[in-house]
Amino acid sequence: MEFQTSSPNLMAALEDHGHRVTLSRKAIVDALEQKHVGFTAEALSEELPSVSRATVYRTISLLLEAGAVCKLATMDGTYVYSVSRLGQHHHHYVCVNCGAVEEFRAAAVERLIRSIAADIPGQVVDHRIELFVACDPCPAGEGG
Amino acid sequence: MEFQTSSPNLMAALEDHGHRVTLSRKAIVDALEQKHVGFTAEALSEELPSVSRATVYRTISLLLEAGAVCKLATMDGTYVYSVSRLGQHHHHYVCVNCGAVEEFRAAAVERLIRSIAADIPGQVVDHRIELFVACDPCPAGEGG
DNA sequence: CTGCAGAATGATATGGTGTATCACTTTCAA
DNA sequence: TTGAAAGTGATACACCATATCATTCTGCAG
Repeated sequence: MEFQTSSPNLMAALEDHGHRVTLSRKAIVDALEQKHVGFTAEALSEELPSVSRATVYRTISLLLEAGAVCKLATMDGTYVYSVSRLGQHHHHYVCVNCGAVEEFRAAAVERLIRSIAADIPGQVVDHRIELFVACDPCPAGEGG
Repeated sequence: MEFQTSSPNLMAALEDHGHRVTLSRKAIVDALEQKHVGFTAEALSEELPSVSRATVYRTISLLLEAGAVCKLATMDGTYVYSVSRLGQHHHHYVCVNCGAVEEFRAAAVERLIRSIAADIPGQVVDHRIELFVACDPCPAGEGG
């Protein structure tokens, strides 16, 4: 099983996709590269008063397209993003107390999906697996 | 592996939870009991012009609390609901073309989750697995 | 059957996240 | 240095979902 590895270079990811370096983007990227917790666009926007809300949303979109962050749909109809450190195909586990989002990849998961796919009518084109955990120690306190 | 079984009695589920029988609720429940496809609150509302939008949302909430329907968060920030025919703990596969939502339950899934949980720091309290399929034959045409 | 307390409804207002618009500013290559 | 194109900010907008509240309905007690 693989977990998260090195820190990404988000600005480089944007440049690789033909986007310019700007002050706003630097501020956003700097904030994100230190984050080891899922974040919402609104929270990031509040954290960076010097950057307009629209730009925060736009930059997150660009990072998504570049594959540098992941987007998770939450049960309250909003999204949580997380900086992608594992790259490629992976899944997430989310702490229900502090909101930390971690990535993992496991061959056993992919084997199981293929096995289930064989039992399902039609063709399985994608899958999504999320684990909800109480991380320990948890910055939010509830776990340690 | 288990799939969906018998049709549920949604009105009875509501009554079991102490809710009254009303014309609006009958209309909603009648529409839902014939559905074998995921539905949105908005679509259901349009399908039932005689019932106010607020009541559609309220009734869906009650059905959720009663465990008679499932709620899935979609990547466009809205929800898709499906009538629960399998009951208890289960997962879903969703057709990316027609939106059909089917339930399944597989012991292998639960075993795998336990196995992964052992490798993850902290305690796994819940999980969510969704498969995205192209169902065949598909009412939307793309699959047959 | 009737009356009534409380549940349920409908119309509408409101909240909150995310997107679109557009005049102005910044970037960066020539 | 310069200018075309990309990016920004302020704000308006769209959308789903929920809250409000006066009115209506349900179903039980009597």
